[in-house]
Amino acid sequence: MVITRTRIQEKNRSAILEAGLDVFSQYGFRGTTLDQIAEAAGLSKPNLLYYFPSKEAIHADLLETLLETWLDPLHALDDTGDPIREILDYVQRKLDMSRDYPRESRLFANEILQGAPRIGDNLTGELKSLVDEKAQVIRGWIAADKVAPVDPYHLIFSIWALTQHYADFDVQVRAVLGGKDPFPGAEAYLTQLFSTLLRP
Amino acid sequence: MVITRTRIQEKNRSAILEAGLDVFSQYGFRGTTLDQIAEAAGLSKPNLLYYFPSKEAIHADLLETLLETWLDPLHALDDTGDPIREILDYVQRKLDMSRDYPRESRLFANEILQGAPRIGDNLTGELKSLVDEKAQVIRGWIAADKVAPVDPYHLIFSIWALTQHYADFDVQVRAVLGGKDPFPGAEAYLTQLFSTLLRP
DNA sequence: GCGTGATTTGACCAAGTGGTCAAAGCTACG
DNA sequence: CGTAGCTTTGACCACTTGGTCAAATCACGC
Repeated sequence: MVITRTRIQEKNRSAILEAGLDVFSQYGFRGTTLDQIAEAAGLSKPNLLYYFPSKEAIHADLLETLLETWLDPLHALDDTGDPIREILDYVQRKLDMSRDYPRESRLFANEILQGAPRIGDNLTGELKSLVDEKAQVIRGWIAADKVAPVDPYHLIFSIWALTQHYADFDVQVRAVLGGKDPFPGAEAYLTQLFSTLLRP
Repeated sequence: MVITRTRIQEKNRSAILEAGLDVFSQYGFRGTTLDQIAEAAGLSKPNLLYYFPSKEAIHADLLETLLETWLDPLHALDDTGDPIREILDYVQRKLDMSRDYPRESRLFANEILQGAPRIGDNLTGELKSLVDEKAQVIRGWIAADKVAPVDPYHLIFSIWALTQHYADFDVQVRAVLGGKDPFPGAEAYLTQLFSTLLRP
C-alpha cells in the first residue's frame, strides 16, 4: 500500500515534523504544546491536525524515524573488519551524529529520562538483541586477543554516554569551554581514550 | 536572619520537595503539574501553595540544593593527593551519586536538556571557574608526568558522561542488561577505563 | 478548656490545553 | 472557464492548568 502525497502534503508534513523535533526535543512530550509546534511550523493549529491526527501522532512519527537512525551505526559494526578500527569507527559515527543531529539525540534522551513510556518495547526487544549480538562479536575479538578484555556491554554504554553527552549536555559543555566548539577536542580525546583502553 | 519552622512546616516542606523531585525529574518543569506534586506529597493543591508561593519556587528550591550537591565531589579533588587515586576517587564519588541520587541526576539532566534556562548563570559562572581551576590542577599533574597527557576538560566531561549515564539512562541500561543491576559492572569497567587512560 | 495563630480546604477564576467542525479559499484538471 | 476535491481557518468546546481566597479546622501555650 503506497501512500501518495501531493507536494503540499509533503512540504507541510515535513515542516510539522521539523517543528515538532525542535520543540519536543527541548521540552519533552508533556511540556510541548500544539500551539508551539504550529507556530514553529508556520501553520495554524487546526491545519496541523489536518496533517496529523493528534500530538501523539507527531511524536510517534518522530520517534519511529529516530529509532532507525539511532541503531544504524551499531548495525554497521562489522565482525569481519579490523576490531579496534571497527570500534573506533563506531565511536566516530556516533560522535558525528551528536554533532549533526543533536535534536534527535535530545528527543531520545527526553524519552528515556521519562522512563521510555513509548519505546520501552523497542529497548527490551530490538535494541537488546542488537546489543547482545554485538557484545558477542566483541567477546570473540577479546578471545582472539585482538581487543583488551573489557565488559562489552559497558563498553557499548560508554560509547553511547561519551558521544551523546556532547549533544544532550551541549549548553553545559559550551558554558565550561567558554563557547568553543567542543567537537574537534572531543574527537581527539575519544580516539585516545578508546585506543588506550582497547589495545590488547 | 534565621527562619524558624514548626515541626509541621518542616515535615510538609520536605514532603513537597520530595514529591517535586520525583515528578520534576521525570517530566521536566513544564511537563509537571501542581496536582501531580500535591498528590505525590499527600496534600491538597492550595496547601502546597501555602508552603511555596509557586511551582517555580519548588523547582528553584530543588535546583539550588542540587547544584551544591552536584559540585561537591569535584571540589573535593585534592591537588596535593596522589593524582590517579584522586581522579579515580572522583569517578567513584560521581558513580555513587548516580546510584544513590538518580532523581537528582535526572532533574539536572532535564534542566540542561531544556537549555538550562534557570541555571545558565551557574554554568558559565560557578561551574566554569571550578572546572577551570581543576583543569589547571590536572595540567600540573600531567606536566609532572604523574598522569598521561589528556585534555583535562574532556577528561572531566567524560567522567560526568560516564557516571551520570547510569542514572539518566537507567531504563535503557537495565533493558539491555535484562534488568540486572548495572553498578557493580560499571564500577569495575570505569576503574579499568580510567586506570589505563591515565597511567603515564 | 480556651483563644490565637498556624494549617487546611472547597469553591472559584482566568488562561491555556488538545481537539472539533463547518464554512471558506484554493488548485488542478477537464 | 468551472467544479470537485484538497487545503486552510475562525469560532468553538470541554478539560486542565497555575493560582486565589475566605472560611473552616487544628495545635498549643496559657
